[in-house]
Amino acid sequence: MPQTARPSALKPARRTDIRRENERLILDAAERVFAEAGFGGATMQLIADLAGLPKANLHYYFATKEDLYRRVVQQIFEIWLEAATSFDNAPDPASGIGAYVDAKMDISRRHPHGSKVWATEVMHGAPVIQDYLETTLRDWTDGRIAVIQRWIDTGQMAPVNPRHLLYMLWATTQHYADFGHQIETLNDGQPLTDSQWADAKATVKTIILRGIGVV
Amino acid sequence: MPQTARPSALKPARRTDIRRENERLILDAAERVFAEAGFGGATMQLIADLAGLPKANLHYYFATKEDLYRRVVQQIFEIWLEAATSFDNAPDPASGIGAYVDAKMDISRRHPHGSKVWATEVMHGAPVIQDYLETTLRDWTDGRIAVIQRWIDTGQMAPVNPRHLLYMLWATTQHYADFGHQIETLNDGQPLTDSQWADAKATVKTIILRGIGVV
DNA sequence: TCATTTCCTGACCGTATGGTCAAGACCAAG
DNA sequence: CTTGGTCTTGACCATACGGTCAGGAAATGA
Repeated sequence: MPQTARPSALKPARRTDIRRENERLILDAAERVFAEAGFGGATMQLIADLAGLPKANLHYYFATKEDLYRRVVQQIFEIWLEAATSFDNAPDPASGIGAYVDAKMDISRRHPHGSKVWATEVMHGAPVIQDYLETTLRDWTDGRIAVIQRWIDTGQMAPVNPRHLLYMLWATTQHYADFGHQIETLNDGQPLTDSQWADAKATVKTIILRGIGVV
Repeated sequence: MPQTARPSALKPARRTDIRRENERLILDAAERVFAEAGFGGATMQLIADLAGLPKANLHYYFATKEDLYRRVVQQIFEIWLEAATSFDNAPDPASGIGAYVDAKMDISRRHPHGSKVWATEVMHGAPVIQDYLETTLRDWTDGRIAVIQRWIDTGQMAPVNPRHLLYMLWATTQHYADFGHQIETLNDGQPLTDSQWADAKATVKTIILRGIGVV
């Protein structure tokens, strides 16, 4: 677990690289620990152990536990924002929403920890990222609602409340990350296989797309 | 906040009632605090303050913080199991699933704290209720999957993976509790009104029911 | 080689927290 | 009134945790 050697191997690691590397090491460990224990349950010592660094070293790169936590949350939010592009420039709801579901399901599979940290943060009243909700997220949401409304107005999909459709998309896709443990338990304790993931994706897409009257 | 007086008012409170009353007081406060701060972030002192009792008194009724937490989680699980009855004896998917969505949306509105505690517990790997997942929840799930499969086999609804349909139902309904803060923020900081809740319910039901080919 | 900056880390500190305890208040029944 | 059980609570304790710091090791550049 300690992994004392820096995992760079070849190059002697330029000065700046050391910083970047260690920050990454710490952020990855922190994401995992925050996801599994919550902010209050996470300890700097545990994060340090998982990162293979002494605790004091964490405080060299991140002043406080809260700073570290904030960075982790921001990270996830940015990943999700990227998936947003699936939505844009889509010629029709079937491809736009379909691609968005695909993208978010993929993120749920590849970044389950991040999703959990975000979920916990929001459940606790978003003490750290309230401003993100009120600015970036709100703007993003308003924009997508406008897109969906246009699709409805031009008769490309059934008239449903765009806002609640968005919430459904978030809920269903993130569920596979946030409740991954429950899903795994109900899958005989085994993680979903590739084909099971494909099945999940297909089912979600089918129901949603048929639900809004495309396909 | 302290609320020193016992809120019983009239009767002199029989011996047993005192116990039941205080346990309720503590459980309600605990549910709220655990939901807002997580297990690690919650403090017995805060719960005590919210319940209007001295901290030592909490330990008279509940031996440890973990005991108290366990009781809170069990409580929610039982409420959800009750909603399960909406599913049973339903003549067709439209009424069965429709009623289930209604029931779970109502629970999300009336017990948002409980839902959050459950969600956090599962996200942290269900350290406390793993056995519930493996027994009661699994049995319940298998039963409903069988019901849905029967509906599919008899041509009453479109063929979709019943398991993932269930996950969608859980995800979409619980989202309104677990991410209530985010939803409220995107609603100009205001809680959803009655009609907004009705709209949410209707949208979810419409999309799901049309998505599975009924209605 | 030397000077300067960056990085590393064991030892330490103050505080907050879960939990304990003993002494007493309250209450019902005999 | 007395007795025995239930309930209440302030004071206390041990521990664990976030954070600090001083001194040293590496790395870089001149």
